[in-house]
Amino acid sequence: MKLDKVPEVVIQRLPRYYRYLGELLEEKTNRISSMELSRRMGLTSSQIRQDFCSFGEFGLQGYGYNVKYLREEIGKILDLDRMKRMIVVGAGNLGQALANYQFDKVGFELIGIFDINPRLNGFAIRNIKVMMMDALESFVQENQVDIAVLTIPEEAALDVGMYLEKTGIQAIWNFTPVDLNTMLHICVKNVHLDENLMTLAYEYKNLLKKQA
Amino acid sequence: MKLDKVPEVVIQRLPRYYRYLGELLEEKTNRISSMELSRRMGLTSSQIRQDFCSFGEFGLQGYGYNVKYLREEIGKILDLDRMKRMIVVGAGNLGQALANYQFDKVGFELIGIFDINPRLNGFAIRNIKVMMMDALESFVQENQVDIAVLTIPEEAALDVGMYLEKTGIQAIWNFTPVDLNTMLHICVKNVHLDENLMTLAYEYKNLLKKQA
DNA sequence: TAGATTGTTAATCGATTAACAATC
DNA sequence: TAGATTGTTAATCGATTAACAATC
Repeated sequence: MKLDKVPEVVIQRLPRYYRYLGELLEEKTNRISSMELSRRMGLTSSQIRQDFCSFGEFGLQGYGYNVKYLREEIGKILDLDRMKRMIVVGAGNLGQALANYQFDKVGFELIGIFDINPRLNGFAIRNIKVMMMDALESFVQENQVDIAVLTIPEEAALDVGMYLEKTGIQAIWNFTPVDLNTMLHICVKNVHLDENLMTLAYEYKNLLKKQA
Repeated sequence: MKLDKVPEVVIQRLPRYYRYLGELLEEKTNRISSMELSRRMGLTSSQIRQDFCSFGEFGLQGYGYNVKYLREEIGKILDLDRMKRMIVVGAGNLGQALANYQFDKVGFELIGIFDINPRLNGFAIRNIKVMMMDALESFVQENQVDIAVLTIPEEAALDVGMYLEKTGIQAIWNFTPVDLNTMLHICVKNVHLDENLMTLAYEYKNLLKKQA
């Protein structure tokens, strides 16, 4: 039963399946049952079969799933094969850290870094020199840019976000604490680290309470 | 109807409520209705009332919610008041970036940074010198450490995670791509940046498809 | 063929939305 | 008092789990 639209919750789980299947491949395992995979991942086998069913039929009765094939299919759904071109906007600590990350494996290639601080002008990270923000517009016109990683201070987030949208960039990976997705019409994924840490604080409190 | 256990999904939303209520406070708004808040946040008013109801009664019929009071109560639930002591393990790009972050606002104080690279020994970030890993055990014994931020390479993640658990640290904010929560018995929050980026790739693909 | 395991339907569980009596 | 808005119950929706016929 191949659905037209894969449910959002399933999409959220795909990268994790992709990683586990990659690990299996490294262990030279070329087939796996939903039961065995469920044990490894801490899910139910029902959920795994239901998830895979939502975007196609990848298994074989009495056999299980072919690891390599299943992994490739998930990669296709997530569009990991096609290279996307990425720039980092905001070359502070976090921006530099992300610029050093190896996102090539998941299909992202870093082609530019931008900042407003003149002292960073020309400073190179992985052979890519930091450019000034006023050079961004022409850069986007001359180079196809798929996605901008936004690592600037909160105060500038909305302005720069709207500016990026205006240049024609259609996806933003947003590390500022501003909910840009509700304000822009392009594709935005928020990473709110502070919110994540707050939920950890809650869980930690509960752990301590249980021990007391 | 105050529930014994606040549902996980509600907890995930609390930091966002906390942030919006903080913004309202800065605008000197001291009361808000579920209807008005729902407009701002892009939720339904029903959900907001249902969420708040799950951990108490904070509103007043015909009036709405007192912004300052509601925010404080959410802060208490998340345990943001009590200061937690935090160390960063792995002083690479990401570790340094996080060490520079201001997490004091949400109740976390950085008290130590650790790495295995001797060249970083003594290098200071925000007045905190990087220490070598072999000094970690005695450091934990002499200082109460609540949480470790784990920003080390994937290969070392499991070993160091188990080591941290053994020292008595009870919470890990895990930035490695390893699912430590399934392997350790302490409180672990995973931040899998690569997985997050993969779901952005999926959404971006769909956006392009819609336009074609 | 017999055993194993999928794909899929049905049952359950939980979360969101709608509705409205209670009450400020 | 009249209007507004909560707290809460009921209805709906969606996601997870259970079960099993189909089939390799």
